[in-house]
Amino acid sequence: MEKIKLSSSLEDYLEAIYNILLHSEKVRAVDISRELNVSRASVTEALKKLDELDFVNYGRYETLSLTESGKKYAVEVLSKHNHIQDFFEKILGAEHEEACENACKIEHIISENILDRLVAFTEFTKLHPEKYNEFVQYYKERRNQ
Amino acid sequence: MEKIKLSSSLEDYLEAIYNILLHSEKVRAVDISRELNVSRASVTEALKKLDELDFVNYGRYETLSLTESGKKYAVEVLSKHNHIQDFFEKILGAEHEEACENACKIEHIISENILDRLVAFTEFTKLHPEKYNEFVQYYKERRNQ
DNA sequence: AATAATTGTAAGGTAAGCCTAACATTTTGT
DNA sequence: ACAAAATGTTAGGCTTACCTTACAATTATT
Repeated sequence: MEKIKLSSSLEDYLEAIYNILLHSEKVRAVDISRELNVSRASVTEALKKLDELDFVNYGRYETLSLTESGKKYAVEVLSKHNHIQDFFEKILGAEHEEACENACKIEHIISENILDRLVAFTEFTKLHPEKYNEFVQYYKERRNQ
Repeated sequence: MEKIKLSSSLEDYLEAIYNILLHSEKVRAVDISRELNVSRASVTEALKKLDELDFVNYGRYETLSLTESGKKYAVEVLSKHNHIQDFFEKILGAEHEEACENACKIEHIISENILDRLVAFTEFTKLHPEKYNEFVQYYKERRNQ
């Protein structure tokens, strides 16, 4: 089974749905529209697409939910987001808001491999604040596990 | 005078023109179309827009050139690209190709401030490979100059 | 110089992603 | 229960950025 790559826009919708479900029972189109600053009409349109791709269970005026693959996809995007934001905030020292905004865009386009290296670098940096240049070796060994 | 922010796409066109002019006398639409993997028709369309915005001097069947602001804009984008690529390649140890591809996308969306911090971090890391955590202080001082 | 090949442009089409306005449905308040 | 408010949907439009096809202009070849 091919791994589908969604557009940045649809990834944002999935992510928003997941986030809303973290602190609510239900997701309403209007919640998503507020989260993403788009019209309710745009939300309906996006939900139809996500439903066709089997990432959400959607029906007119019905309760919306994520499918298993929708949940999985959302978690992946969110994980990317958090890793990128963490690097910007904790390593580069950027403000929370700015780190978040940048991560929101980069999460959709960064490659798996570079993200993996970035994560490893952040981890290592946190573990060994005094010397970072053992990182290269660390990364090599980490890859060979 | 407001600083115009071009779309990612138009930034790509400007960048391509600049790059071609680095090793050619003239830029042809077909060169741009090859560099960006788009049709010649799309190039014509983009050139009309860039001409209207006064980033290129363009006229039907005439020699194309960058205006001063076009050149300035292209240099800025290219500089962003190089900084990001440098971090991915030299610090994270990614392959040249992958570093370049990722930089090509991120250059259009990263914020000035985070890029500045990334650049400083890369510089510092190169200067002090043994201890990186003086970076925070370094960055502060660097900002106050 | 005439023809062939290349390059540039115009016209018309497509898809994604957004919008507003109007209408349908559901929920809320009295 | 019923009117008012909120929410969801549809229809129609817009913009960006692509495309293909056909034609125009330029450049290269013989």
